[in-house]
Amino acid sequence: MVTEKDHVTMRSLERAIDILEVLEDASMPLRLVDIASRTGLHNATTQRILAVLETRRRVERDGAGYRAGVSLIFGAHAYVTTNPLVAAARPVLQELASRTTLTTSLFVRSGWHRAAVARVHGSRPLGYELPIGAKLPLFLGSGKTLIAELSAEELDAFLTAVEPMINADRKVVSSESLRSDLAQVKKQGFHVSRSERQIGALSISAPVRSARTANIIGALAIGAAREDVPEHETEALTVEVRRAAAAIVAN
Amino acid sequence: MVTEKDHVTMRSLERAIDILEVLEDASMPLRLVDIASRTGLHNATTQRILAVLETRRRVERDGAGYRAGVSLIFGAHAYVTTNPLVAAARPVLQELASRTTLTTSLFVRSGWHRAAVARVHGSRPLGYELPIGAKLPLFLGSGKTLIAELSAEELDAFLTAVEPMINADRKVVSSESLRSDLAQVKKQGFHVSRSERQIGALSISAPVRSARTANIIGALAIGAAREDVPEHETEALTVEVRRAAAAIVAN
DNA sequence: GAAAAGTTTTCATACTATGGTAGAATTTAC
DNA sequence: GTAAATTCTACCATAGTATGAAAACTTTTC
Repeated sequence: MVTEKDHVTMRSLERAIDILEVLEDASMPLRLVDIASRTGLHNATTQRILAVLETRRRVERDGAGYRAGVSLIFGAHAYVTTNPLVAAARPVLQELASRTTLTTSLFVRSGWHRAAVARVHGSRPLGYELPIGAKLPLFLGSGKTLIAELSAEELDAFLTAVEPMINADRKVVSSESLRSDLAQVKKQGFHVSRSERQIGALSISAPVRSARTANIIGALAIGAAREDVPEHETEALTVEVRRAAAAIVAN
Repeated sequence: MVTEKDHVTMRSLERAIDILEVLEDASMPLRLVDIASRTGLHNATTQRILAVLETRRRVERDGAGYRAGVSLIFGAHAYVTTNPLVAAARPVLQELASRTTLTTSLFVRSGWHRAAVARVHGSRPLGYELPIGAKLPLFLGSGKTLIAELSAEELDAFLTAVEPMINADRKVVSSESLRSDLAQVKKQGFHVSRSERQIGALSISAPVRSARTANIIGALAIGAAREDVPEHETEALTVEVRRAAAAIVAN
């Protein structure tokens, strides 16, 4: 008999996490009813869960609605201080930043998104802001490095989950062009992005691999304003980035 | 029968939060049994909750045990980008940092702890690191500014909850000396800390008040190495900090 | 290689989360 | 100003989920 492979489940907890994710994706306060409709939960249920989260400071509220709460900040700190990959990457980011004078970042995948989890600023300041923890797409820039070696099934799942894919120019990225970009990243072992996620920005990234499994577990990237990096320098930078990424050893 | 005044409660969710808090306080991976004993939960229960949290990436694990997971980073980002106090403080931190050349921070209380939630680096680099999101005590440095106006009951609750209070010298802070410090902060409207939490560090902080309730909702602080700030300059800096703190208007 | 320590699975049961409903409270409309 | 929406909170019987004891299984220790 084919029993559905059922992973462990706990409805109330999963629902609470659904609510937190909605709040984490919101850029402004949300009303109870909005949260309820976005999560598909009953109002009463949503309100009860929010009440608990509020007493625990995982959410805050005022007249305008509910927001992410202070105590969430402790979790992020714990992550960056205890994660072995981040620890292994830190000195490498540091060295790469001083060798290139550019800003270096470590990106990690989380579900169908990614975030910068560590960063060292170079002496040449970046024009734009890209804070640690911002939820970024996998189909642009360094994101492609993170999904370059997904299995065919995983990639299909990704493509159906995230459509439409929009870039900095507000143009749609076709799955064909993404697939070919990914193939190239896989073949070359790096990715150069120009104005993909941010107009005027250049980034060069290379995969960080697990020492045990050799799977891609992160992406090391340098970021710069396009005008700061003349075309003929990118190749040398690519070499540096690849070498640095390979120097990071973690599981 | 005396029914406890019961605010809304959800056992499974509260337990999950308990587990997360244990992981957030840990500086190294924790085994299942450790988490179970620290939370007082049954092994099976702990494992089931952790399994759910793991599939949602709120925790990670490897052979060494469980740690905070990547997705926690999104929550912190959401907090700092949506919180009105942080938004209101940001330009003030910026200005104060450039006027004083020192590093400025906004601290917020969470339960019986506090954290820096925003920071602007001054041109004079600090010797030590104090990252955003680190869980810090309320009884040292700028923490005192945050609890200067607690009610007598609240302060008693705090004192019984956090003992013993240890400073950077590994000496115990008596509740008497804390009480007198708090009274002084309340009277003067600022606090000057020397080598309290960090040996060799100086910090000056002033309360940020709610525009509606006038309650203390944050502490604005400047931080420096003690040798960088001659004694006779502290008074002028104190004026600057107080003025800046008063300029932040939020609820 | 045996024992200990740690982790996962199973399962019957108790008790908790659930979602109607109704009533407050707040906001909006007029 | 009052009425009408809209949003939020409280209540409660019931379904169904979370629970923890025990046992199976895995990994580490000695």
